[in-house]
Amino acid sequence: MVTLQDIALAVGVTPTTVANALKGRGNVSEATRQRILKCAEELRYRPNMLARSLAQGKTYTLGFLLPTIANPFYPEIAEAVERTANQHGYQMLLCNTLYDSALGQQHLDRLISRWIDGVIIMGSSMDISAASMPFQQGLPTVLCDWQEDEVVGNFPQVSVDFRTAGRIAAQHLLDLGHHHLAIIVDEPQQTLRLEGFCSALQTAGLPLATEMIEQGHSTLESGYAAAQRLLALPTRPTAIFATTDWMALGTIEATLDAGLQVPQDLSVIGLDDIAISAHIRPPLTTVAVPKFQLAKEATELLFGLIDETPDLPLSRLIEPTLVIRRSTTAHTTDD
Amino acid sequence: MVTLQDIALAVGVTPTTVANALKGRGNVSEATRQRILKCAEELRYRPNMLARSLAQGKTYTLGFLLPTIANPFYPEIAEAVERTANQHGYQMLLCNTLYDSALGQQHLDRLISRWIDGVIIMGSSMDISAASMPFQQGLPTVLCDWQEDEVVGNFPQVSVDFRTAGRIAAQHLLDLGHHHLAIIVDEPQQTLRLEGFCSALQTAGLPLATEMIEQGHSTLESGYAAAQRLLALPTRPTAIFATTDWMALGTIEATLDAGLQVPQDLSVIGLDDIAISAHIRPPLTTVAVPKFQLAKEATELLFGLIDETPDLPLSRLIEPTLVIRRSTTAHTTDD
DNA sequence: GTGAAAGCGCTAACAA
DNA sequence: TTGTTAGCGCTTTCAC
Repeated sequence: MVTLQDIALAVGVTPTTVANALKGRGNVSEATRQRILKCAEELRYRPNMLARSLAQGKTYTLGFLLPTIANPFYPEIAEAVERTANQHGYQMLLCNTLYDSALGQQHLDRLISRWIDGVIIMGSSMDISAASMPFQQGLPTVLCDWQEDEVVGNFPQVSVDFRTAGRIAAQHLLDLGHHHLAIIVDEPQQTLRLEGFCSALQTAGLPLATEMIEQGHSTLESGYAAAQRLLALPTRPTAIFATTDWMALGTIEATLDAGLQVPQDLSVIGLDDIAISAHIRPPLTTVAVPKFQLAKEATELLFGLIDETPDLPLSRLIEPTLVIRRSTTAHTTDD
Repeated sequence: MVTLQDIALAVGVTPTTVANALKGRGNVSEATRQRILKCAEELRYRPNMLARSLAQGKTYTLGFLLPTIANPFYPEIAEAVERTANQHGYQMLLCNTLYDSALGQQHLDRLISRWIDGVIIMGSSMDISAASMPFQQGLPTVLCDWQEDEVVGNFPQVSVDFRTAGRIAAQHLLDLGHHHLAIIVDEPQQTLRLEGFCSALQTAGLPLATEMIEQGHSTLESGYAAAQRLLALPTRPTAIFATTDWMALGTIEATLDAGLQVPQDLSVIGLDDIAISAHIRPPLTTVAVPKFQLAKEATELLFGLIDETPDLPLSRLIEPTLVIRRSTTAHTTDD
């Protein structure tokens, strides 16, 4: 590796001058600057970021923690974060916690050892106490896509109004005339969605029975299994709200495998609006989370913290929207 | 940040001794070791990786370049790579090139400036000349999922036998009695798949007509559009090979939107076996790429290079396998 | 067993 | 305009 020294020696000046020349700082004569630039070019000089970071205390690196990039909710977000980071001259360390707080802790420890400039932690990656550690260490930290009231301290965060999301889902199904509703939810991480859903039903005078609440685990397969259980009920629901699209896809598959039609025999509504949802049969009705906005605002907030921008609003809540496709329909038959 | 110095001062020894104690090197008395460990604990000492890396010339970091993590082929691979890296004490910088060689170059430059220990570059991320740069710089580099004969030098690589994959797809359709075949392919990156497909048809005495070759661009939408063009042909094909599952999903969607049935009116076969493919209607028949194996072997090869393991086989070719689901069926009608 | 000293490659403050 | 100096926090070698 060629260093500033090497260039300095070759050109016959000191490392400082070389540094100044390369950085374009004013105080170098045009003549020597040219000689230096030429020499750096020829020797294929590459600044050593490690040394620079050590000297400056800045690494131009950020960490991004999520449960698993294999869950199709995350890739678009990760790409957007990385792209934005890149535009700021940053690169991104990607960390899958695999829903394991201890692994998440380990990742955070390593990230801090690396002196990263900031970190974004997605909800479900780890529990809040683990996630609050970097914050306490003074590391710029943004929580993204957490349940807004799970975050007790006023940690910087960008989240989705999941209570409203649950309410929107319920209201859509109610508007379609459904009375027998069920929900597949990954508790306790998604309690807010459940709450919103229940409260809307309550208001409509149709409180949700306990057996109509099934537990999922963020995978398509768990959605499939939960749906099977719901469909086997004596009085089966006419509509199911799966609190993630990924589970909703499993729900649809289970329904079709049971010889039923979606939406004729069962309406299904998801939450997220992942890419594939628009392209399956039937296209999935869902409560869309603006993923790009989520990523953008989280990254901007993080850079705001890193740059110590004054008067930064530390908490942002993003509103979900209903996307009606063809997996839900009006309930018509006897009831 | 608390440093070795701080602990040394607190305990009343020198930084060297502290370092030795923490590293468990033999030459520290049990008494002082305990004092040091206790103190480090209390002061919440965290080693500064930057300083260590600068001193050792090793960063415990690797780079992973891919076109875009938003393409559902990559997340599982990325997760497997990161997980393996993690087990070796490494973390992973994720870089989306967005199919742009210049952006890929920039990423590589930055990675090299960071003194990363190694890099894995996925096919389609950038052109081979850009990808060969880190290799020439002496950086341990593994190409993953490239067209095997695109890689002229003997760069370390782990790839899929795409020619065979194309052949398998053709043979499956031929075995089902199809005579009117078409292919949707993203050239020139996927030429090998096309070649394999064509050669099998040639052998069967059914050479592929030019109009039966449609260009896609790695997106579901491009598969949709390409399929539309094929279905509008005077004699439309009875079976389509889409060279990625993602495009195959678009193909199925276009077919259904055209009022046709899959597989009754059109058989569709993909390549990749992404997670969703098993769960759509109809479940997609595809030539499966062992993604986990791909990731594992690429990462192992990379660590082999980093550790300078002797007698390392530098090139590995992975065989794809046929997964028959329900998007293909025998061709029965008049022909 | 413990310590002193030099060095990794760069930046930053100050001097000439 | 250029150079000197010190220092970022750690590792490593060698001396005590």
